[in-house]
Amino acid sequence: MAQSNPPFMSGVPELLLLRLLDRNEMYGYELVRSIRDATGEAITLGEGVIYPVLHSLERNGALRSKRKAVGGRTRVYYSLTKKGRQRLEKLQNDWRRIQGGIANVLEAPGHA
Amino acid sequence: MAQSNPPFMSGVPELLLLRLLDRNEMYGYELVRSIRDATGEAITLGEGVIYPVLHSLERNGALRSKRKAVGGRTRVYYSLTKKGRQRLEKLQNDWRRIQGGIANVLEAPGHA
DNA sequence: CCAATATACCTTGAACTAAAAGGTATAACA
DNA sequence: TGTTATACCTTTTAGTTCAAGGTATATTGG
Repeated sequence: MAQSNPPFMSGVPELLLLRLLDRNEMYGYELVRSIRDATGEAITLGEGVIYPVLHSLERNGALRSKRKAVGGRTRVYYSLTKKGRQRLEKLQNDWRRIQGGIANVLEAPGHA
Repeated sequence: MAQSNPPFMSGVPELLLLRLLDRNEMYGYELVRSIRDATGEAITLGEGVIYPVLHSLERNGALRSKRKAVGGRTRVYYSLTKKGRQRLEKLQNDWRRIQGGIANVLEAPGHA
């Protein structure tokens, strides 16, 4: 059986993506650059990460998409559903918790 | 060849462990509880994570170990070398960078 | 005008990490 | 005396990310 929990720090790509889409609807290719820029190059997620996450979030009803033709090319714009906003909130809490846990260790009063 | 960079957010187990050992020397089994406690249960790393990391850090010269017999059982205490302290500093900077990048996205001024 | 680059979508395969479980052995507790 | 806790460790499985490949249209530059 061996049912395994996800690694303790996953869900960050999903979090970033949901947070950005909550502000403005965007398409995949745009998100790749947007994440790189918004994190000051600290995090770069390739298309191989972004597209699968978008698809799985849409399947789960957290995102809705609409296609737009822009100058001959097709863009698929994504935006949050109510479920997506709930998911965002949950991931945000998860993140704060682990971020806080790590901060506890790093910022604990200096050497004995 | 396909040589691959480590995932953007790895190195956290190593960071926590180095930070704790920089304060007090400890043994593996103790570190497992210590990480769980110090992070307020936000992060629990099992022995299957801790021991391999300890061994690889020792192989790389970041940790030194000494065995102590305590009441019939043997404990292997680890402490940082100079190289370990440098490694700690690097990981701490890496972490701050990605943590900051994520904070930028999360705390960016609200909806348009 | 034609080649290279950028935009835009997507998938597959390899690499890496962490989780779960298994394995040994001693000591303490009930 | 058997179960739980301490203490070490490894192996297997699962999950995530990375790198690269694959298609197609538009734009830029030589």
